[in-house]
Amino acid sequence: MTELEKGPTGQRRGRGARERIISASQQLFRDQGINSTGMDQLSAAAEVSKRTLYQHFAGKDELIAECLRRFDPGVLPEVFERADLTPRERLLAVFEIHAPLCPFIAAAVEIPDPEHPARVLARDYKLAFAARLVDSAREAGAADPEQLGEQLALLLDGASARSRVLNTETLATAAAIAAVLVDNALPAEEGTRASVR
Amino acid sequence: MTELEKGPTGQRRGRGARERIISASQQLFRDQGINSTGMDQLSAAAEVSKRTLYQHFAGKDELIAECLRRFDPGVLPEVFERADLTPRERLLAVFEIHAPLCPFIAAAVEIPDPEHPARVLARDYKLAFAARLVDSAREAGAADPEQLGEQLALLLDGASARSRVLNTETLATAAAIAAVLVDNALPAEEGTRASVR
DNA sequence: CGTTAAGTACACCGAATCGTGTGCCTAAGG
DNA sequence: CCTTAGGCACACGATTCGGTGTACTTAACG
Repeated sequence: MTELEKGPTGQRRGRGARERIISASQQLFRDQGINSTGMDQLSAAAEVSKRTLYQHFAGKDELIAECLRRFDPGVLPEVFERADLTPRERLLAVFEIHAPLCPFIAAAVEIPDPEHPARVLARDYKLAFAARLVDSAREAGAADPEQLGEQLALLLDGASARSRVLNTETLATAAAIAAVLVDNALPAEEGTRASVR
Repeated sequence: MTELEKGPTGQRRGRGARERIISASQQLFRDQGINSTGMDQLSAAAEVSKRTLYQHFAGKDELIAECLRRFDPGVLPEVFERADLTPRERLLAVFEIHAPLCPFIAAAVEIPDPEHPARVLARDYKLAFAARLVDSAREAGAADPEQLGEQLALLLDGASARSRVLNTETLATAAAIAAVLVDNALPAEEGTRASVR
Protein backbone atom coordinates (compact mmCIF):
# COMPACT_ATOMS: atom_id res chain seq x y z
CA MET A 1 0.00 0.00 0.00
CA THR A 2 2.82 2.41 0.77
CA GLU A 3 5.50 1.93 -1.79
CA LEU A 4 7.35 4.97 -0.53
CA GLU A 5 7.73 3.75 3.00
CA LYS A 6 10.64 1.39 2.48
CA GLY A 7 11.06 0.52 -1.15
CA PRO A 8 13.46 2.69 -3.14
CA THR A 9 10.93 3.60 -5.79
CA GLY A 10 9.57 6.78 -7.26
CA GLN A 11 10.86 9.92 -5.53
CA ARG A 12 12.49 7.73 -2.92
CA ARG A 13 13.96 10.50 -0.86
CA GLY A 14 11.76 11.17 2.07
CA ARG A 15 10.69 8.82 4.77
CA GLY A 16 7.12 8.91 3.55
CA ALA A 17 5.71 11.67 5.67
CA ARG A 18 2.99 12.55 3.24
CA GLU A 19 1.41 9.12 3.30
CA ARG A 20 1.49 8.98 7.06
CA ILE A 21 -0.18 12.38 7.25
CA ILE A 22 -2.99 11.43 4.94
CA SER A 23 -3.78 8.11 6.55
CA ALA A 24 -3.65 9.59 10.03
CA SER A 25 -5.93 12.39 8.89
CA GLN A 26 -8.45 10.06 7.38
CA GLN A 27 -8.61 8.10 10.59
CA LEU A 28 -8.87 11.10 12.89
CA PHE A 29 -11.37 12.90 10.72
CA ARG A 30 -13.48 9.78 10.67
CA ASP A 31 -13.22 9.10 14.42
CA GLN A 32 -13.39 12.64 15.80
CA GLY A 33 -14.78 14.73 13.02
CA ILE A 34 -12.98 17.30 10.94
CA ASN A 35 -13.51 20.37 13.07
CA SER A 36 -12.61 18.59 16.27
CA THR A 37 -9.24 17.55 14.95
CA GLY A 38 -6.49 20.11 15.31
CA MET A 39 -3.34 20.34 13.28
CA ASP A 40 -1.21 19.78 16.37
CA GLN A 41 -2.95 16.58 17.27
CA LEU A 42 -2.77 15.54 13.68
CA SER A 43 0.94 16.02 13.31
CA ALA A 44 1.44 14.11 16.54
CA ALA A 45 -0.67 11.18 15.36
CA ALA A 46 1.13 11.06 12.03
CA GLU A 47 4.48 11.25 13.81
CA VAL A 48 5.38 14.14 11.61
CA SER A 49 6.70 17.52 12.58
CA LYS A 50 4.18 20.28 12.19
CA ARG A 51 6.58 22.06 9.91
CA THR A 52 6.66 19.12 7.54
CA LEU A 53 2.91 18.97 7.57
CA TYR A 54 2.68 22.49 6.24
CA GLN A 55 5.35 21.81 3.67
CA HIS A 56 3.10 19.16 2.15
CA PHE A 57 -0.22 20.93 2.50
CA ALA A 58 -0.85 24.62 2.25
CA GLY A 59 -3.43 24.45 4.99
CA LYS A 60 -6.05 22.38 6.67
CA ASP A 61 -8.52 22.95 3.89
CA GLU A 62 -6.22 21.47 1.33
CA LEU A 63 -5.49 18.53 3.57
CA ILE A 64 -9.17 17.79 3.99
CA ALA A 65 -9.66 17.89 0.26
CA GLU A 66 -6.75 15.56 -0.35
CA CYS A 67 -8.12 13.09 2.19
CA LEU A 68 -11.43 12.96 0.38
CA ARG A 69 -9.70 12.49 -2.94
CA ARG A 70 -7.99 9.39 -1.61
CA PHE A 71 -11.15 7.78 -0.38
CA ASP A 72 -12.51 6.72 -3.71
CA PRO A 73 -10.27 3.73 -4.35
CA GLY A 74 -11.34 2.34 -1.02
CA VAL A 75 -14.04 -0.26 -1.14
CA LEU A 76 -17.18 0.49 -3.02
CA PRO A 77 -15.95 0.97 -6.58
CA GLU A 78 -14.67 -2.56 -6.86
CA VAL A 79 -18.21 -3.84 -6.61
CA PHE A 80 -18.87 -2.37 -10.01
CA GLU A 81 -16.07 -4.45 -11.48
CA ARG A 82 -17.14 -7.82 -10.19
CA ALA A 83 -17.73 -9.92 -13.27
CA ASP A 84 -19.02 -12.83 -11.22
CA LEU A 85 -22.22 -10.96 -10.53
CA THR A 86 -25.10 -10.15 -12.80
CA PRO A 87 -25.78 -6.43 -13.20
CA ARG A 88 -28.80 -6.92 -11.01
CA GLU A 89 -26.75 -8.55 -8.27
CA ARG A 90 -24.21 -5.81 -8.55
CA LEU A 91 -26.84 -3.21 -7.80
CA LEU A 92 -27.78 -5.04 -4.63
CA ALA A 93 -24.25 -5.95 -3.59
CA VAL A 94 -23.63 -2.30 -2.78
CA PHE A 95 -25.97 -2.67 0.17
CA GLU A 96 -23.87 -5.40 1.74
CA ILE A 97 -21.01 -3.11 2.61
CA HIS A 98 -21.16 -1.78 6.11
CA ALA A 99 -19.25 1.39 6.80
CA PRO A 100 -19.16 4.30 9.20
CA LEU A 101 -20.62 7.65 8.27
CA CYS A 102 -19.77 8.48 4.69
CA PRO A 103 -16.86 10.95 4.84
CA PHE A 104 -18.35 13.02 2.06
CA ILE A 105 -21.56 13.54 3.95
CA ALA A 106 -19.54 14.34 7.04
CA ALA A 107 -17.54 16.98 5.19
CA ALA A 108 -20.64 18.48 3.62
CA VAL A 109 -22.24 18.89 7.02
CA GLU A 110 -19.18 19.98 8.95
CA ILE A 111 -18.14 22.62 6.46
CA PRO A 112 -20.56 25.52 6.11
CA ASP A 113 -19.17 27.07 2.95
CA PRO A 114 -20.59 25.34 -0.16
CA GLU A 115 -17.66 26.62 -2.20
CA HIS A 116 -15.08 24.98 -0.02
CA PRO A 117 -12.94 22.65 -2.14
CA ALA A 118 -13.86 19.71 0.04
CA ARG A 119 -17.54 20.30 -0.48
CA VAL A 120 -17.15 20.65 -4.21
CA LEU A 121 -15.27 17.38 -4.13
CA ALA A 122 -17.99 15.73 -2.10
CA ARG A 123 -20.58 16.84 -4.59
CA ASP A 124 -18.56 15.60 -7.52
CA TYR A 125 -18.00 12.25 -5.87
CA LYS A 126 -21.66 11.74 -5.14
CA LEU A 127 -22.55 12.64 -8.70
CA ALA A 128 -19.95 10.26 -10.09
CA PHE A 129 -21.07 7.47 -7.82
CA ALA A 130 -24.68 7.93 -8.79
CA ALA A 131 -23.61 7.85 -12.41
CA ARG A 132 -22.02 4.47 -11.85
CA LEU A 133 -25.23 3.21 -10.31
CA VAL A 134 -27.12 4.54 -13.29
CA ASP A 135 -24.78 2.65 -15.60
CA SER A 136 -25.30 -0.56 -13.71
CA ALA A 137 -29.03 0.01 -13.75
CA ARG A 138 -28.90 0.45 -17.48
CA GLU A 139 -26.88 -2.73 -17.89
CA ALA A 140 -29.39 -4.54 -15.76
CA GLY A 141 -32.09 -3.40 -18.13
CA ALA A 142 -33.94 -1.05 -15.86
CA ALA A 143 -36.88 0.76 -17.35
CA ASP A 144 -35.64 4.14 -16.13
CA PRO A 145 -31.96 3.79 -15.24
CA GLU A 146 -31.51 7.41 -14.23
CA GLN A 147 -34.30 7.18 -11.73
CA LEU A 148 -33.25 3.84 -10.30
CA GLY A 149 -29.64 4.91 -9.94
CA GLU A 150 -30.55 8.12 -8.21
CA GLN A 151 -32.93 6.25 -5.93
CA LEU A 152 -30.33 3.71 -4.87
CA ALA A 153 -27.86 6.48 -4.18
CA LEU A 154 -30.37 8.18 -1.94
CA LEU A 155 -30.89 4.94 -0.04
CA LEU A 156 -27.20 4.62 0.67
CA ASP A 157 -26.94 8.16 1.94
CA GLY A 158 -30.03 7.65 4.03
CA ALA A 159 -28.61 4.56 5.66
CA SER A 160 -25.35 6.34 6.36
CA ALA A 161 -26.90 9.43 7.92
CA ARG A 162 -29.50 7.53 9.86
CA SER A 163 -26.97 5.10 11.25
CA ARG A 164 -25.02 8.02 12.59
CA VAL A 165 -28.00 9.55 14.34
CA LEU A 166 -29.44 6.34 15.74
CA ASN A 167 -26.09 4.79 16.55
CA THR A 168 -27.47 1.66 14.93
CA GLU A 169 -26.87 -0.05 11.64
CA THR A 170 -29.70 0.66 9.21
CA LEU A 171 -28.22 -0.70 6.02
CA ALA A 172 -30.56 -3.70 6.08
CA THR A 173 -33.55 -1.40 5.79
CA ALA A 174 -32.01 0.29 2.79
CA ALA A 175 -31.23 -3.08 1.24
CA ALA A 176 -34.84 -4.15 1.60
CA ILE A 177 -36.00 -1.03 -0.17
CA ALA A 178 -33.42 -1.51 -2.87
CA ALA A 179 -34.70 -5.01 -3.52
CA VAL A 180 -38.20 -3.69 -4.00
CA LEU A 181 -37.08 -0.90 -6.30
CA VAL A 182 -34.95 -3.16 -8.42
CA ASP A 183 -37.75 -5.68 -8.71
CA ASN A 184 -40.11 -2.94 -9.77
CA ALA A 185 -37.75 -1.34 -12.24
CA LEU A 186 -36.50 -4.45 -13.97
CA PRO A 187 -38.67 -6.25 -16.48
CA ALA A 188 -40.30 -9.28 -14.91
CA GLU A 189 -37.79 -12.06 -14.66
CA GLU A 190 -37.09 -15.29 -12.84
CA GLY A 191 -35.23 -14.79 -9.60
CA THR A 192 -37.37 -11.82 -8.77
CA ARG A 193 -38.12 -13.69 -5.62
CA ALA A 194 -34.98 -12.20 -4.09
CA SER A 195 -34.99 -12.09 -0.32
CA VAL A 196 -36.51 -8.95 1.04
CA ARG A 197 -34.89 -9.91 4.33
CA MET B 1 -45.93 32.00 20.52
CA THR B 2 -44.05 34.13 23.02
CA GLU B 3 -46.29 34.86 25.94
CA LEU B 4 -43.40 36.35 27.84
CA GLU B 5 -42.55 38.98 25.31
CA LYS B 6 -45.16 41.58 26.10
CA GLY B 7 -48.09 40.12 27.98
CA PRO B 8 -47.99 40.30 31.76
CA THR B 9 -48.40 36.58 32.20
CA GLY B 10 -46.48 33.82 33.90
CA GLN B 11 -43.10 34.98 35.17
CA ARG B 12 -43.67 38.25 33.35
CA ARG B 13 -40.54 39.97 34.51
CA GLY B 14 -37.90 39.89 31.85
CA ARG B 15 -37.89 41.29 28.38
CA GLY B 16 -37.87 37.87 26.83
CA ALA B 17 -34.18 37.32 26.37
CA ARG B 18 -34.48 33.57 26.47
CA GLU B 19 -36.76 33.38 23.48
CA ARG B 20 -34.56 35.67 21.45
CA ILE B 21 -31.53 33.57 22.29
CA ILE B 22 -33.16 30.35 21.23
CA SER B 23 -34.54 31.62 17.96
CA ALA B 24 -31.29 33.34 17.05
CA SER B 25 -29.42 30.16 17.88
CA GLN B 26 -31.68 28.00 15.76
CA GLN B 27 -31.16 30.29 12.83
CA LEU B 28 -27.40 30.60 13.18
CA PHE B 29 -26.90 26.91 13.84
CA ARG B 30 -28.91 26.16 10.73
CA ASP B 31 -27.17 28.71 8.52
CA GLN B 32 -23.60 28.40 9.73
CA GLY B 33 -23.45 25.13 11.57
CA ILE B 34 -23.11 24.57 15.28
CA ASN B 35 -19.35 24.53 15.57
CA SER B 36 -18.90 27.59 13.41
CA THR B 37 -21.15 29.69 15.60
CA GLY B 38 -19.49 31.28 18.60
CA MET B 39 -21.16 32.44 21.74
CA ASP B 40 -20.07 36.01 21.09
CA GLN B 41 -21.64 36.11 17.68
CA LEU B 42 -24.69 34.46 19.12
CA SER B 43 -25.23 36.94 21.88
CA ALA B 44 -24.80 39.74 19.38
CA ALA B 45 -27.37 38.28 17.00
CA ALA B 46 -29.85 37.74 19.82
CA GLU B 47 -29.25 41.27 21.06
CA VAL B 48 -28.54 39.88 24.46
CA SER B 49 -25.61 40.46 26.71
CA LYS B 50 -23.27 37.52 26.93
CA ARG B 51 -23.76 37.51 30.65
CA THR B 52 -27.49 37.03 30.28
CA LEU B 53 -26.88 34.25 27.85
CA TYR B 54 -24.98 32.32 30.48
CA GLN B 55 -27.59 33.03 33.09
CA HIS B 56 -30.11 31.18 30.97
CA PHE B 57 -27.93 28.34 29.74
CA ALA B 58 -25.15 26.68 31.65
CA GLY B 59 -23.10 26.37 28.50
CA LYS B 60 -23.15 25.94 24.76
CA ASP B 61 -23.95 22.26 25.04
CA GLU B 62 -27.10 22.94 26.96
CA LEU B 63 -28.10 25.65 24.52
CA ILE B 64 -27.72 23.29 21.60
CA ALA B 65 -29.86 20.71 23.33
CA GLU B 66 -32.56 23.24 24.11
CA CYS B 67 -32.63 24.37 20.49
CA LEU B 68 -33.22 20.83 19.31
CA ARG B 69 -35.95 20.35 21.88
CA ARG B 70 -37.82 23.30 20.45
CA PHE B 71 -37.70 22.07 16.90
CA ASP B 72 -40.30 19.40 17.20
CA PRO B 73 -43.43 21.57 17.23
CA GLY B 74 -42.26 23.13 14.01
CA VAL B 75 -43.82 21.72 10.90
CA LEU B 76 -43.82 18.00 10.40
CA PRO B 77 -45.87 16.73 13.33
CA GLU B 78 -48.97 18.56 12.25
CA VAL B 79 -49.13 16.38 9.18
CA PHE B 80 -49.98 13.47 11.43
CA GLU B 81 -52.98 15.35 12.75
CA ARG B 82 -54.56 16.25 9.46
CA ALA B 83 -57.98 14.60 9.51
CA ASP B 84 -58.71 15.61 5.95
CA LEU B 85 -56.25 13.05 4.68
CA THR B 86 -56.49 9.32 4.60
CA PRO B 87 -53.76 7.50 6.52
CA ARG B 88 -52.25 6.61 3.21
CA GLU B 89 -52.18 10.22 2.07
CA ARG B 90 -50.71 11.23 5.39
CA LEU B 91 -47.76 8.92 4.85
CA LEU B 92 -47.06 10.55 1.52
CA ALA B 93 -47.75 14.11 2.62
CA VAL B 94 -44.58 14.02 4.68
CA PHE B 95 -42.62 14.04 1.45
CA GLU B 96 -44.10 17.33 0.33
CA ILE B 97 -42.35 19.38 2.95
CA HIS B 98 -39.14 20.91 1.75
CA ALA B 99 -36.65 21.88 4.40
CA PRO B 100 -32.96 22.52 4.86
CA LEU B 101 -30.69 19.92 6.39
CA CYS B 102 -32.43 18.25 9.30
CA PRO B 103 -30.99 19.85 12.44
CA PHE B 104 -30.85 16.52 14.21
CA ILE B 105 -28.69 15.01 11.52
CA ALA B 106 -26.55 18.12 11.58
CA ALA B 107 -26.04 17.84 15.32
CA ALA B 108 -25.29 14.13 15.12
CA VAL B 109 -22.58 14.77 12.55
CA GLU B 110 -21.12 17.92 14.05
CA ILE B 111 -20.83 16.52 17.55
CA PRO B 112 -18.39 13.64 17.91
CA ASP B 113 -19.41 12.43 21.35
CA PRO B 114 -22.38 10.04 21.12
CA GLU B 115 -23.21 10.71 24.76
CA HIS B 116 -23.59 14.43 24.23
CA PRO B 117 -27.07 15.49 25.35
CA ALA B 118 -27.82 16.88 21.91
CA ARG B 119 -27.00 13.58 20.26
CA VAL B 120 -29.11 11.63 22.70
CA LEU B 121 -31.91 14.03 21.92
CA ALA B 122 -31.42 13.60 18.21
CA ARG B 123 -31.61 9.86 18.58
CA ASP B 124 -34.75 10.07 20.67
CA TYR B 125 -36.39 12.39 18.20
CA LYS B 126 -35.67 10.17 15.25
CA LEU B 127 -37.02 7.17 17.11
CA ALA B 128 -40.16 9.03 18.09
CA PHE B 129 -40.70 10.28 14.58
CA ALA B 130 -40.27 6.83 13.12
CA ALA B 131 -42.76 5.57 15.67
CA ARG B 132 -45.31 8.06 14.42
CA LEU B 133 -44.73 6.87 10.88
CA VAL B 134 -45.20 3.32 12.05
CA ASP B 135 -48.49 4.30 13.65
CA SER B 136 -49.70 5.90 10.47
CA ALA B 137 -48.59 2.88 8.50
CA ARG B 138 -50.58 0.68 10.82
CA GLU B 139 -53.64 2.88 10.46
CA ALA B 140 -53.26 2.72 6.73
CA GLY B 141 -53.34 -1.04 7.00
CA ALA B 142 -49.80 -1.81 5.98
CA ALA B 143 -48.79 -5.44 6.02
CA ASP B 144 -45.68 -4.74 8.08
CA PRO B 145 -46.08 -1.29 9.67
CA GLU B 146 -42.76 -1.40 11.51
CA GLN B 147 -40.88 -2.01 8.31
CA LEU B 148 -42.75 0.56 6.28
CA GLY B 149 -42.38 3.23 8.95
CA GLU B 150 -38.68 2.62 9.30
CA GLN B 151 -38.27 2.67 5.54
CA LEU B 152 -40.03 5.98 5.11
CA ALA B 153 -37.94 7.48 7.89
CA LEU B 154 -34.79 6.38 6.12
CA LEU B 155 -36.00 8.00 2.91
CA LEU B 156 -36.48 11.33 4.63
CA ASP B 157 -33.04 11.26 6.16
CA GLY B 158 -31.57 10.25 2.84
CA ALA B 159 -33.20 13.16 1.07
CA SER B 160 -31.99 15.55 3.73
CA ALA B 161 -28.39 14.39 3.74
CA ARG B 162 -28.15 14.07 -0.01
CA SER B 163 -29.63 17.49 -0.59
CA ARG B 164 -26.93 18.94 1.58
CA VAL B 165 -24.12 17.25 -0.30
CA LEU B 166 -25.45 17.86 -3.78
CA ASN B 167 -26.75 21.31 -3.05
CA THR B 168 -29.89 20.22 -4.84
CA GLU B 169 -33.34 19.27 -3.71
CA THR B 170 -33.78 15.49 -3.76
CA LEU B 171 -37.06 15.16 -1.92
CA ALA B 172 -38.89 14.27 -5.13
CA THR B 173 -36.75 11.17 -5.51
CA ALA B 174 -37.61 10.12 -1.99
CA ALA B 175 -41.29 10.77 -2.62
CA ALA B 176 -41.22 8.54 -5.66
CA ILE B 177 -39.71 5.72 -3.63
CA ALA B 178 -42.23 6.26 -0.88
CA ALA B 179 -45.07 5.91 -3.33
CA VAL B 180 -43.71 2.57 -4.50
CA LEU B 181 -43.20 1.31 -0.96
CA VAL B 182 -46.63 2.35 0.18
CA ASP B 183 -48.23 0.76 -2.85
CA ASN B 184 -46.35 -2.44 -2.17
CA ALA B 185 -47.10 -2.54 1.52
CA LEU B 186 -50.77 -1.69 1.41
CA PRO B 187 -53.31 -4.28 0.37
CA ALA B 188 -54.38 -3.74 -3.22
CA GLU B 189 -56.82 -0.90 -3.38
CA GLU B 190 -58.31 1.61 -5.75
CA GLY B 191 -56.25 4.75 -6.03
CA THR B 192 -53.09 2.74 -6.12
CA ARG B 193 -52.43 4.57 -9.31
CA ALA B 194 -50.93 7.38 -7.31
CA SER B 195 -48.59 9.64 -9.22
CA VAL B 196 -45.03 8.46 -9.13
CA ARG B 197 -44.10 11.93 -10.34
C1' DC C 1 -42.45 53.85 47.46
C1' DG C 2 -39.09 50.02 47.79
C1' DT C 3 -37.85 45.35 46.69
C1' DT C 4 -36.38 42.13 43.52
C1' DA C 5 -35.36 39.80 39.49
C1' DA C 6 -33.83 40.40 34.71
C1' DG C 7 -30.78 42.37 31.86
C1' DT C 8 -26.41 45.17 30.66
C1' DA C 9 -21.51 46.64 29.75
C1' DC C 10 -16.99 45.32 29.48
C1' DA C 11 -12.91 43.63 30.80
C1' DC C 12 -10.76 39.44 31.46
C1' DC C 13 -9.25 34.39 31.70
C1' DG C 14 -6.87 30.12 30.12
C1' DA C 15 -6.96 27.13 26.50
C1' DA C 16 -7.08 26.02 21.86
C1' DT C 17 -7.16 27.41 17.07
C1' DC C 18 -4.30 27.63 12.44
C1' DG C 19 -0.18 28.88 10.88
C1' DT C 20 5.29 30.62 10.76
C1' DG C 21 10.24 31.49 11.43
C1' DT C 22 14.55 29.71 12.55
C1' DG C 23 18.12 26.67 12.71
C1' DC C 24 19.72 21.98 12.61
C1' DC C 25 19.98 17.19 11.30
C1' DT C 26 20.24 13.14 8.41
C1' DA C 27 20.02 10.09 4.80
C1' DA C 28 19.80 9.26 -0.17
C1' DG C 29 22.09 10.23 -4.65
C1' DG C 30 25.59 11.38 -7.66
C1' DC D 1 33.25 12.44 -0.69
C1' DC D 2 29.77 16.33 -0.75
C1' DT D 3 25.39 18.15 -2.14
C1' DT D 4 20.69 18.50 -1.31
C1' DA D 5 16.12 17.72 -0.25
C1' DG D 6 13.12 16.02 3.10
C1' DG D 7 12.33 16.11 7.78
C1' DC D 8 12.67 17.77 12.75
C1' DA D 9 12.35 20.45 17.24
C1' DC D 10 10.58 24.29 19.22
C1' DA D 11 9.18 28.65 20.10
C1' DC D 12 6.16 32.08 18.74
C1' DG D 13 2.06 34.89 17.13
C1' DA D 14 -2.38 36.41 16.25
C1' DT D 15 -6.93 35.21 16.79
C1' DT D 16 -10.79 32.91 18.58
C1' DC D 17 -12.90 29.89 21.60
C1' DG D 18 -16.12 28.99 25.71
C1' DG D 19 -16.88 30.97 29.95
C1' DT D 20 -16.51 34.52 34.35
C1' DG D 21 -16.30 38.42 37.60
C1' DT D 22 -17.86 42.85 38.89
C1' DA D 23 -20.62 46.54 39.22
C1' DC D 24 -24.39 48.96 37.08
C1' DT D 25 -29.24 49.84 35.27
C1' DT D 26 -33.97 48.96 34.42
C1' DA D 27 -38.59 47.47 34.81
C1' DA D 28 -42.36 44.93 37.04
C1' DC D 29 -44.79 43.87 41.10
C1' DG D 30 -46.77 44.59 45.61
